[in-house]
Amino acid sequence: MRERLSSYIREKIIISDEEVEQVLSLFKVMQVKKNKILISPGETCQRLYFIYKGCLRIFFLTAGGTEATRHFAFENQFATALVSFITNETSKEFVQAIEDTILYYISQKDFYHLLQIIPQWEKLYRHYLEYAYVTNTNRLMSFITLDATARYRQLLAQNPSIVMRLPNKMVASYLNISQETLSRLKSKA
Amino acid sequence: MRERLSSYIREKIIISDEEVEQVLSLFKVMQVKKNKILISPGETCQRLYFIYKGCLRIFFLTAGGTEATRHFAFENQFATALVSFITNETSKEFVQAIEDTILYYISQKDFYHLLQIIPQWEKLYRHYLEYAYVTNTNRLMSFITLDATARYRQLLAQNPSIVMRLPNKMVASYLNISQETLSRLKSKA
DNA sequence: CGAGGCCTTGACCGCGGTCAATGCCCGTGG
DNA sequence: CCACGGGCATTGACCGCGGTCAAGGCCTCG
Repeated sequence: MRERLSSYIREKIIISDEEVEQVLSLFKVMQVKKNKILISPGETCQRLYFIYKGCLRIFFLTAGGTEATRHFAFENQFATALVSFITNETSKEFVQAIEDTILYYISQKDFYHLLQIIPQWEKLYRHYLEYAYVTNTNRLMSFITLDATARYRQLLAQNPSIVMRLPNKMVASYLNISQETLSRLKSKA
Repeated sequence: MRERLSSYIREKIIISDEEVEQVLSLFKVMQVKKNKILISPGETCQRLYFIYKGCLRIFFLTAGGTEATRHFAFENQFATALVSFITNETSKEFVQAIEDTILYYISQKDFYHLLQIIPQWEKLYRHYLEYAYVTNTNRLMSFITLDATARYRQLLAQNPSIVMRLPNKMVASYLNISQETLSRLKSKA
């Protein structure tokens, strides 16, 4: 059952069996129903999640009250309200399970503890940050350079599972277009 | 002269005198004229820069040929085409000096060497990545939630030096609005 | 002094958002 | 099992933000 998490770790860094055990012992399992909100704005993000099964979504509310989705995370990925996790300030973002989901999680405190006692853990975190940065930057560039149609096509090409697996409403809020526009785009192409 | 760089490092991490010397020995100085391009698309980013005096700008070209500015960096900050530096793939971005600028730089090779021999260097890099991620995310959110007027006001409030110090053209390309729109915004408020 | 950028201002227009009506699917309870 | 209600998707009509194009003025630097 913890196979997934341990092999994820072993893929990224060189680590002894005892250290893996030490790491895994700090993770706990939890099971949440579809639509469950794990973190709300105003709270400080205290946990890092690893998705065993299901899907998490990081989103926030605009001034007008519409949801804007910043990230989707699926099986075998880490996810959290990363800005809050980094800054230790209250989150502006929600973290929500959008399917029935099974998660491992580690507290921020234990996570920072690992950074100190396992040097390689620092490296794993670095890789995660690098990945998050690159993803984020590509997304930023896509908003600047591409119109709604091109953004949709790009998502379809690079990440079809998002379009297939998730309801239109959420795909639209991820592309930062209205549900209506997405509907029109789909019917055309 | 190397004061600035060493005190920057000492602010972020705990490090011995010998180690600081070791780090500094890998940095070289260079002086570049206004408008000089340091990295162009197609090249792989081989260097990390530290700005002693002046200003760098990271930007790229849209399909239409207009410039889109992704980041400005001023005195006492690190800067590079970070995506390329991380992925080791060819850059999509330019790095340009937009004033007469004095820089320290370290090669990517030496930088990665430091990661291996000085554990605290990993931590410094981590902090840099965290900062870059948070900045980037805030920028992403501002594009999603704010219209042109609000983005301009926010920039003016949070980073007035960008608006004051740099030509309109570049401020506009940073806000992702046309020069004309920025001009109209300034004349109104 | 001239030329080339940069900034300003006006006229126009298109992408994509909002609002509204309708249809569809699905879960829930009588 | 069917009826109903609520959320999601579709389609049409309309409109506003901000982009583009163009002309004119100004400043800077060679």
